[in-house]
Amino acid sequence: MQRATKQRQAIAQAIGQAARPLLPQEILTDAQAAVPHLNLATVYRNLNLLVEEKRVTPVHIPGQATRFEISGHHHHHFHCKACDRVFDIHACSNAISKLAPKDFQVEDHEVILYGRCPSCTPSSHRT
Amino acid sequence: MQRATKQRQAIAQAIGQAARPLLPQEILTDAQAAVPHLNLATVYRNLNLLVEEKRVTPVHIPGQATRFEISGHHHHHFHCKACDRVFDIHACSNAISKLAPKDFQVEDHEVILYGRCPSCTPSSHRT
DNA sequence: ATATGTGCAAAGCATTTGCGGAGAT
DNA sequence: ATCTCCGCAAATGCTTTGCACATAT
Repeated sequence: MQRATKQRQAIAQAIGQAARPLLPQEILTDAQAAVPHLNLATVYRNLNLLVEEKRVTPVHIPGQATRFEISGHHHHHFHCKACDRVFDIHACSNAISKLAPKDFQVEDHEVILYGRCPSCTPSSHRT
Repeated sequence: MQRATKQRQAIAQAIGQAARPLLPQEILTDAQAAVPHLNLATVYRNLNLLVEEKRVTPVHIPGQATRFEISGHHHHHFHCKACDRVFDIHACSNAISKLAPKDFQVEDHEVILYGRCPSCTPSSHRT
């Protein structure tokens, strides 16, 4: 059976309160506000549990450490090349799974968009 | 200036002759047919050079080591959950870059399809 | 000759694991 | 009391790096 430890709660809460996918390191820092001696290994262990339970979803960005976010409905991600943050994109085209030849059985897909997020866009209308 | 060493040639050739993205380890093994004492570090060094020159493209599959393939025109990838191999999908929908809200400047995108490749599909028509 | 490239071994990261002790039930 | 969980440190797997020697130009 699963126990309710304060570190587990702090970790879940840190992820839950974030508006975007967080790195284990970020989760550690956030959760340490509640549990100062919290260890990174504990963060990873709980992250793995949460992912198994499907309460949390890993977000993989090439060349970067894995981030984690609360599981929600199917969506994709945007990686800002300037500030290096990752944002959720709540949209999905059904054209995507149709890209493969018919002898490939597509069960799932992942899309990553790259570019500049609103805060990193040189405001062109400001001359 | 860049030199033409036999290890460099062997590495480039190994990638060029592959029909699919290869792992550094696979490249090492293949290239060792030509240069027996070839070292993994050398493979990585040359891979990085080739990627910088854009002659080779890294292919990232979540939770897996990075694979490499010859740069070609824009395409995507299919990861077979059964045999763990990665295949090129030479198709792309222009709907993809339109998924983000307009205040996000999309410059590039990446798509990974997951499922079963033709050789790993349980032939349903065989009852 | 000389600067670049290589092999080898060690260092770096992100992530996992073993272990003895702490805490939830 | 018991069994799960935690902290810590060591281990792992992929990738990079420092250094002394080799080699392409």
